[in-house]
Amino acid sequence: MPDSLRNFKAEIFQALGHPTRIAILQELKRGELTVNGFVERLGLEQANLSQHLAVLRARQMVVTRRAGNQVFYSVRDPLILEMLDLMRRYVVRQVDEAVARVEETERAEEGER
Amino acid sequence: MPDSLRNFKAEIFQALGHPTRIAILQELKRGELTVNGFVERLGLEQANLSQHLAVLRARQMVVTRRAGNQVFYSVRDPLILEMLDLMRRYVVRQVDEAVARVEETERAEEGER
DNA sequence: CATCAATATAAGAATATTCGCATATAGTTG
DNA sequence: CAACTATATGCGAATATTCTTATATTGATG
Repeated sequence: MPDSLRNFKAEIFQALGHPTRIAILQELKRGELTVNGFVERLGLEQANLSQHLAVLRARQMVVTRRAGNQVFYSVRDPLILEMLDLMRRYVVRQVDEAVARVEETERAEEGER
Repeated sequence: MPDSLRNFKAEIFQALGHPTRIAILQELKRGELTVNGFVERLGLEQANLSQHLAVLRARQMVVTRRAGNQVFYSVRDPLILEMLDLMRRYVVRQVDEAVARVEETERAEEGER
């Protein structure tokens, strides 16, 4: 694979690699939202949210629509949301496996006595 | 969603957010590989690769198997590889759209003359 | 136009990531 | 055990990310 493509992929993954930006995208699953909307839903500083939104904008992961005073954000390509869904499946599986390992250990310790 | 889950997701995404680690995982699609294998395939420093592998190990995204002198790495959960596939689809779509936009612009400029 | 509300940007401090180089560890073999 | 091979780790410098605070920009409204 060409380096440039790999760098591009890495930039997208990296943009996804922050809890606040994940929260932003999850809110956008429900539809578009203004910056103030994010502030209210997530309880974070406006400037901070603007900066995280700027990261997503720079990578064209979100698009904006201006309506008077406000700016509505939405996800540009739903594949981004699919990435989040896939990650959710991954997390669920990891947690399940971790629980299973703990239970296995407990059974083993039970047998020890 | 609980914060801890979001942080966990962010950590995985962040681990995916480096070109070298993407390259490592892509190599692992073909099967397990030793550190020296990565060095040869990717042409990077051994220490550097070990460090990137340590990042993937810390997040349990890869597992190791020791055979004598060598350590074989492999992907722990194939869902990680699905993430890469999904990202590939995303990149292809973005490139296609970008090309389409350029062509559209060219048509518009053609009409201008 | 003065003011207000919504959003974006700038600047600096704190922290984290990445890389190169040196060195440590573990297993192998003579 | 000495030498060798494969891999991991420690450390410092360079760079990047993140947050907070202050300020700039943009559109709306009296």
